[in-house]
Amino acid sequence: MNQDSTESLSRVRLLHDLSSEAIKSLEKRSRWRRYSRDEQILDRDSDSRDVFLVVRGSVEVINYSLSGREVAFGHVPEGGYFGELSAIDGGRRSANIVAVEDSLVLVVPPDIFTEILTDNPPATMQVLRRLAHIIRTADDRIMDLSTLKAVQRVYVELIRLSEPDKKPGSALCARLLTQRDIARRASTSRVTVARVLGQLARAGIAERKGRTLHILDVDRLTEMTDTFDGGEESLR
Amino acid sequence: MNQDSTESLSRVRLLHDLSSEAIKSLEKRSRWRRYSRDEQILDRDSDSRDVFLVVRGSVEVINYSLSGREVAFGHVPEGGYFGELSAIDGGRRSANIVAVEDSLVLVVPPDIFTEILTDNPPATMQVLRRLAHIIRTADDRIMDLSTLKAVQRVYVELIRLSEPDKKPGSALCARLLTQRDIARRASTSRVTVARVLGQLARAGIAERKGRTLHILDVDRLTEMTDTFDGGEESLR
DNA sequence: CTCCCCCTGTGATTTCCATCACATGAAATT
DNA sequence: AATTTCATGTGATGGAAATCACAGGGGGAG
Repeated sequence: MNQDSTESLSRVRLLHDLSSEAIKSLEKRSRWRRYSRDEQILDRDSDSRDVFLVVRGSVEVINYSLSGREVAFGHVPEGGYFGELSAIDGGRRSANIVAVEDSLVLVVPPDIFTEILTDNPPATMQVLRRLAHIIRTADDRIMDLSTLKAVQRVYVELIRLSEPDKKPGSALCARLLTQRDIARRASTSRVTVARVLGQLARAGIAERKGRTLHILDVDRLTEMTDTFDGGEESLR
Repeated sequence: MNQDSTESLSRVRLLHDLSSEAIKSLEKRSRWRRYSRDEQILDRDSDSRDVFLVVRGSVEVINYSLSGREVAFGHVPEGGYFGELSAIDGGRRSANIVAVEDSLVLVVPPDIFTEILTDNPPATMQVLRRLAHIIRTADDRIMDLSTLKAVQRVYVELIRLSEPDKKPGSALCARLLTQRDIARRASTSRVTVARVLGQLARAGIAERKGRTLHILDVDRLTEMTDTFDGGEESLR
């Protein structure tokens, strides 16, 4: 596996610019872990400071409130990494991490991580850009939470989840998340998501067939995102 | 002023570890700007990529929704800086910046900023830690917005604004913000803040005299932050 | 000093949506 | 095939807070 693993590690964004020797040495001082679907990889209360490279699979960043409410913070795809914050500032973990699918992860001790940064300016820039991106996303979310109604946040989420379709003006989302997952991301309740989906279908703006969602009029939906009320149907 | 300015610049966190020659060279290639209280320093729609060092005074980071709602994102004190995001990733500006008091600012062009980073690893680490801190703060805020009621968000804001007092269990906030400002930070309406303040006073948990707020029972207030209802008075 | 502006307190009304409560359906387990 | 478990639709209800509305107060500008 060793030849192979260097190859897959170089596909992790953080290590993109590293020599294969550097990667081998990194690998030697880290440890591999496998996780299966829905398994928790990292607990918010853990006091480790390791950085996790997602070599295969993908994971979800999620948090729970005291009252049991779940809030989704993001998604780390194959080739991404997580846990940098604690490695950088030595602080507590900020969220729980759960495997979305069976995943293979390289666990890098914090000092090795900082060593990588000091030795590889391009890697550092990569991290800077990544953090910048996280901040922008978080800021947008704060803005949404502060100024939009729950219903509109669902609209936004649906748009975000779907990709432009062949027919212009329409978009498509194969493998739509469950209502519960959408609710987690939009910070609302599952019932609200259900109602929105229903209303959009009745209004002819979107339609569901099994796990795929077809947004017929993206522009319309985008408008409804910032107008003060949704239009005809009172969505109650 | 030149001797003097190098001195004050070295107090800016970003430049802490720079030699005074480096600082002088930086200053030569940047420009000074003065802003008076409430003046806008940077517009969200600006397409500059400069980084701003706050040498004297302090500024607020703020955004407006289409519907006119204001959302406060943070505060940059004397010795801080802002605008790094765009310099790092070349992206759009993410917020508006307003001077809270008369301020003196050094405007650093983006390439000079990146030059500082590449030449000074400690400065880079400083930026990394700063971004990490911003992310943690933003995540907390998202959590608050997703799981707390408006009233409770005001509680946490009040706690955040005040500092431990001589008498244990009590805290104090001299120069309390206006209700409007508190509302901006807690993402709620001014009226709600007013009612909370009133209720807390009546419950004997906090009292206002002019611009100072005395929190008599911090622990109690902290509890009320995560319990599902506030207790005796129905606050309506 | 006086005027005006902006901060403050409080009532009344209305909108929004979380929560509760089921019923149906689809998928997985036995 | 039978049973359990999870995803989905929809009604009804209550509570929280935004919004509207207005009255008094304090501080700065002229």
